[in-house]
Parts: sequence; C-alpha cells; structure tokens
Amino acid sequence: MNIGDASLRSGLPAKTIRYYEDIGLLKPGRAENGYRDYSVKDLHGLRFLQRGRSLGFSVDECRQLLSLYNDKSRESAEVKAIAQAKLVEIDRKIAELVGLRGALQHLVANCHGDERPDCPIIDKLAGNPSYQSS
Amino acid sequence: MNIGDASLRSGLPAKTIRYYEDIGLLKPGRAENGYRDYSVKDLHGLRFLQRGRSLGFSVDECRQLLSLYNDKSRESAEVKAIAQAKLVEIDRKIAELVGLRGALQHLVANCHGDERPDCPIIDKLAGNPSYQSS
DNA sequence: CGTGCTCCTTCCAGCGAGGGGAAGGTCAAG
DNA sequence: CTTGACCTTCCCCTCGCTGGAAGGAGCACG
Repeated sequence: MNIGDASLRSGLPAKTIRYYEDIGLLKPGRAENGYRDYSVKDLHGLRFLQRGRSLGFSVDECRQLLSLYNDKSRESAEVKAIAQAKLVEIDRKIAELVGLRGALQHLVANCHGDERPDCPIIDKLAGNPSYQSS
Repeated sequence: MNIGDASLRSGLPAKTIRYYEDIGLLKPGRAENGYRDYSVKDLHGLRFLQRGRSLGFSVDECRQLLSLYNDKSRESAEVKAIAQAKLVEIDRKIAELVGLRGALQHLVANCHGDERPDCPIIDKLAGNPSYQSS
C-alpha cells in the first residue's frame, strides 16, 4: 500500500513515516514507479511505533522492541533480558498514570462548585507524600 | 534549595530545569547571590513535569495541567473540561501500556527455549487483530 | 590569606524527532 | 490532454532538550 494509506492506518503522519525510513527504523519496499510500498507487516511495525512513541518510549527503545520481533538471529536470553527490563518500566509508567488519573479525578470531583479547593493536589500529581530533607 | 538539589529531588537534569524556566514553565525565586532558589512547591511542580514528560505528555500539556493547580483565576468549568479530557487520554495510555505488557510477557514466556516462536506478536504490540481493507 | 574544588551563572551551539513547503514526477478521471 | 490528488526528494524550521565554554560564588585546607 502507498504511504498515504499507511499513514491513515497507522496514525502516523507521512512525514514521520519517511523520517523513520531515513533513520533506518522501518524500510518498506518500493513499487516500480518509485513509490514506497508498505506490507501488512510494515503496517504493524508502524502502528507499534505510533503507540510506543506516544507512550513516552524513545525512538531507540522502540527500535529495540521492534528488533525483538524482527531479528531472528538474536539470542533468546538477550530477548528475555530486554523484554523484562521493559516490563519493569511499563509497570512503572502504568502506576504513574494511575496515580495521575486519581489526582485528576479528585480535582474534578472537588471543583463542582464555583471554587475549587486549594489542596496540594500537585503533591499527588507528583507522587510526593511530603517534603522531607534528604 | 539550589538547582542541584532540585535536580536530585525531581529527577530532572539541571539543564532541563533551567530550560523550563526559560520557556516560562516554572520560575523559581532567586537568592541574593543570584542562584535559583526552589521552594517545596516548585519542587512538586518539577516532579510533576518529570512524570508528565516521561509519560508522553507534551510540554504544553504539562503546562496546562500545572496551571489547573496554579491558576486560581481559572473558571471551574474550564478546569473540569481540561481535566476530563486528560482523563480520557490517560485511560487510553493505560490501556495501551497494559496491552504492551501482555505482549511482552507472552514473548518472554514463549522464548524459554533456544528458539522463540515466529508468532505475529507484533500484532498484539500494535493492537492489531488482523489486516482488513478499509 | 590564597588556592583549590565544587557549584552556580549566562550564552552559544548542536542534536533528536519531526513539520512545512517548494519543485517536480505519476496516476486515474473526465 | 488537462486537472487534481497523490507521490518523490530536498532544504530549512521548530521543539525539547544537551554539551561545553567562560566566568562568578561558596566552602575547606594549608
């Protein structure tokens, strides 16, 4: 499929998709007319990249995760190590998002009137119980 | 406290903290010697920024979320609207992270031997049940 | 007191990750 | 065969930092 379709289906701007090719992240085939030609597998990679980036993973982290799937020559133990390290990080991100959600819900729940409270909600946003000197 | 302490306590590089001041995100006071002086409240803001950025929110989104707390003159309804929009986005991020975690766990679980499966795990990473023409 | 050493300041430069838009080729429809 | 939508490359711009230089401030040690 052409880059326009790939863009629609992946949620990534065409510009970004071309950029990912430039930096060697995901190289599509080319049609005879020179147009980029994205396979279904390419599309899966693009969707993954869209998600990974929007979740705060760097391009290099995404590259690593993509290669877990793509690089057949990789050692099994290495795959496991990388994946498990990412699992830890993902759990941390989930916990932080849950905390953030709770704080925002609290904010919404407590500003039903015309004045919202002056409570230190940012403490919760920051996951910060209280200030203590180190 | 000085910028070095603020950096340690917030997890943000001092460079980044100065940058946030440059763009008007978080302005600390100044000591008599010209050094930046971060209050406890400033520190909470910095911690929030560290989290928000690492979770994939843009600097402008973080600015908006910070202002929910800081800007006392803001309309209550506006606060609510912004917070609720962010709640939707946060839930989406959480769901995506949970999906990603499941896929990685599957990968780890299925490569205990020397060969891991060639299953299209990237489909799950991409949240992609199957290819269907639009 | 000076001499380090560490921390702080500003400023300027560069990089990573794209985005805008020009100049031109391709394709399908009318 | 023209028109419009799509594609190509190329270059420059922006955002969000990051590194390093050049110099001031603070604190210890002789």
